[in-house]
Amino acid sequence: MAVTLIEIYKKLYDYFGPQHWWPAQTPFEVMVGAILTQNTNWSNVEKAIQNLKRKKLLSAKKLYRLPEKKLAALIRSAGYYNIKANRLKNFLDFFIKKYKGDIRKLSKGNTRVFREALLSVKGIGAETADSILLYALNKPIFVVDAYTKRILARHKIVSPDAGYAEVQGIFMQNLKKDQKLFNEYHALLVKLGKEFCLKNKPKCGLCPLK
DNA sequence: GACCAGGCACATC
DNA sequence: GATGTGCATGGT
Repeated sequence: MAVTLIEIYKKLYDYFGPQHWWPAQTPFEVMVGAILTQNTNWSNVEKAIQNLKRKKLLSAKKLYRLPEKKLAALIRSAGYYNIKANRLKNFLDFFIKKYKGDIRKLSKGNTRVFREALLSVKGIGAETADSILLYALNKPIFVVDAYTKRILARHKIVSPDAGYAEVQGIFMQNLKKDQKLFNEYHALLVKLGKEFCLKNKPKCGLCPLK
């Protein structure tokens, strides 16, 4: 790598400042948001979460008891609402039955083993699992998303068709395994992606990494 | 009206 | 193992 990952991080941090991720009040809210934001604009997710909060349903046990159809209607704004209601239910079933809906029980044990358990839940893939590990449970796991891949590919750090594990490995093998660093770095990449590294009309000329 | 957004599972080849 | 497709709302 001509430019090191930590140099990129410093440039992004100097330019954008701290991002204060994840935008949520509780770890449970992070986990719900992680599922709702799959391939979806965050502002649409916020509306869905506000609906749940307004109805005082944003807890594992309340959502677990809520019929899937009703849940789907409440999260409509987040898009893919039927599939996401089902994914939330799958996760809640896992969370309640294996961990009694207790966030403290989640944090215990081996992170790698718990990641595998999360991945076994239908509807939770690598990015969602890692978002939960990093942003809800404060584990030093790097989250890779579409922005991350696009930015690294544009800067020729990875091939455009690199897989999730490969991209994640580049970060985790070249940076100190620091939860706060991984938190801020991923959030900064999303910020950069939203503002400069656009899909069709990238503002590469204005990119703060240049 | 087209395009896109902080993915994932599943079908098909 | 790679590649394609359905899922869906709301902002630009």
